[in-house]
Amino acid sequence: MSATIRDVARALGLHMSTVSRTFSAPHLVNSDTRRRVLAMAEQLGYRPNRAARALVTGRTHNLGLIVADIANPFFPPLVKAAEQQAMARDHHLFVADTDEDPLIEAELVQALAKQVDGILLCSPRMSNAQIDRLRADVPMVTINRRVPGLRAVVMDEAAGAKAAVEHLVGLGHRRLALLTGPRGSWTSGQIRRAAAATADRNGARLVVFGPNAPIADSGATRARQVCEDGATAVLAYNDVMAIGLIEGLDHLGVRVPADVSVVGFDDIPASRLIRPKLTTVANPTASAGRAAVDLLLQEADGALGAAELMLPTTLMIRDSTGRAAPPRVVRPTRIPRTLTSAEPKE
Amino acid sequence: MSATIRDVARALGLHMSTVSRTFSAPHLVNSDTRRRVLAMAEQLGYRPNRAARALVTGRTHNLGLIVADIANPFFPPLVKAAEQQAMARDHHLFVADTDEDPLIEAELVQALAKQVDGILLCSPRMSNAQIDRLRADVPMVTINRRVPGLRAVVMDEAAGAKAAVEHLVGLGHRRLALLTGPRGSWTSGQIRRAAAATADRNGARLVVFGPNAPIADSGATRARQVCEDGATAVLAYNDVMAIGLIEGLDHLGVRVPADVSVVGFDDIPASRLIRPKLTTVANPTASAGRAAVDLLLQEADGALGAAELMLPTTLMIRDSTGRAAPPRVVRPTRIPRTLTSAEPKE
DNA sequence: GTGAAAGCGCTAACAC
DNA sequence: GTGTTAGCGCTTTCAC
Repeated sequence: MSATIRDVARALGLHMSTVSRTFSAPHLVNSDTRRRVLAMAEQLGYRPNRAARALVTGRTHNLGLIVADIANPFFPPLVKAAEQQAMARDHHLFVADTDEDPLIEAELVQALAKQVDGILLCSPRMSNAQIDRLRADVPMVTINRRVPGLRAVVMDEAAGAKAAVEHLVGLGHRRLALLTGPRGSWTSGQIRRAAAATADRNGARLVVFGPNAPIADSGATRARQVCEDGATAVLAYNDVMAIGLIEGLDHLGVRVPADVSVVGFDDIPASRLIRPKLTTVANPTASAGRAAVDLLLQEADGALGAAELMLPTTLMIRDSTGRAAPPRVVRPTRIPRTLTSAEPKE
Repeated sequence: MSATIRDVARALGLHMSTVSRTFSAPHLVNSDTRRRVLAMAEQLGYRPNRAARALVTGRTHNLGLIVADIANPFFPPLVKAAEQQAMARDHHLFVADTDEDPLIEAELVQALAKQVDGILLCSPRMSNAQIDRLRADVPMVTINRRVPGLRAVVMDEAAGAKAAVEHLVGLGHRRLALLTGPRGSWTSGQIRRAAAATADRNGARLVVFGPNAPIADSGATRARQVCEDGATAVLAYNDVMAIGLIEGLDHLGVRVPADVSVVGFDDIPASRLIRPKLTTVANPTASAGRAAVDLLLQEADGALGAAELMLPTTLMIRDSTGRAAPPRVVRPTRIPRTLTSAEPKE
């Protein structure tokens, strides 16, 4: 096994506690002693065992990050930013993936609780009550969700939805469709409410399709329904679904944006790759990841500070939105396979 | 603070060790006692503290996963699969990102060494010597890299490169270009050697441009050089670069595949989104992630088993490759901005 | 089948 | 400024 504090102490004829202090409170140790300890530690390859330290200090210097699906392109930039911020603040990060399952989510929080100083809940699918029960076990901060009593980092997707609907109405659209996100998504509710209110205020009608798994197939699957409904513009819960929708519409021979306009959320890199380039609400995910780590550390320290951080979103107008066409009836040329079908109401 | 083994024991008038055994060696405990302990643990919300357990058993039930860049779309499916496999085998996963920096990589290994049972090194950029030095600190398994003495999961990108070059030669291409990956990438070397050998064997010439940061801008930046060189087909180290290259060529007014054919590696989702759809060598990254966890746990257990797993790759022929056009001179219409420029040799 | 005791690597009073 | 001591939560001999 590798060297311990005791090995270093013995090699120097010092007591363990002096060596310990050299690492945990260097100013309390004679500068010459300190130098010798450091040198010997270096030579022996000694590194403090954080887990052992945690046992007595109560601080693990680890954080947990729980996301719904790492493979969803929305998350990697957030995970990366959180990891780097944690690192910069001398903490390591456990990353876990729930596959959109609230049960796994709750289990994960409990499993990690003892080995971390706090947990970042990213777009959690649990109920408020469940989250509230877990609060006793470990400090938590949510991202993309507001839970009473918890600090949170949220992105102003409501403002994004409002801007998107106004953009669409300005282009003459009067019948809009919204593809919502998965059951339990707080963001989806925010978008829905804001979109509905804005449509209402502008004399447009908003038809809601959902819940949907936040994957491309959901978009593809909904393409036909949206057309049959007669909507001339569609808001999708995220870019991945929006891209799936554009492909689904393409299969049906429906042109974007000539026949139907499409707006997504997130501004993932792929949204600039698809043709037409996707009009979308950009989310500052990296900033959110960094800010959430700061908030969590604050929480873990029992320090004061902001209870909530609201980050602005930006509507990126690109090529998937255009002037409204007169309503038309669609004759499907090819019906896309349904890989995932969700219940048709939320 | 939350309940400990001692609380449970006291509440039941038992000794700590009996409670301990209930969780770590249940068969050694009277089935009735066991039931009472479990019930009381449930009631008190007791959960074993893994860090404390690790201190005595030497097994943390944690693993580390170190990747070059989580935001690179190659990695998320691998991270996800590794995380789920680790979970399934009752281990948690630290995930860290090195930003392609070998120094950070080495530092990370040392920092995590004490809190994990092993580390997965994913496409490491360190030298063999550095990795070898770290072996003493913690069990490691590499992915996408062969290091003497370490177990590894590698994907047969050499076979992929060979298939790609043969495909290109079959289409009449005789002057090929290769955009290599970053310095320190083992995979890049494998691709290069296989591509060069295959070109050679087929009377074609392979010109090498590199090293390149594995990002889209590298591809965009190389577009002009590749054209000026006169190559009619290009192999890019990964899909992200290939996509950047296609966009760069587009800016130059060079048509893909009419003027220049492009092949990538990885088969990321975006490769099917870009037009023309990208011909690429698909890598089984999810399988690699799962297999690597198994190998690492084997290594940590000191168990026997495969020293190396070679996973097959598949050439996906799509729309970015076509028959060779006669060489032509390019008059740049617009020179793409250089965001990242790397040294022109490896 | 259960209890007693020692100790994993480290820190945190408290002496001196 | 350094040594002494106790103990964080747990497992693991060894008795009985």
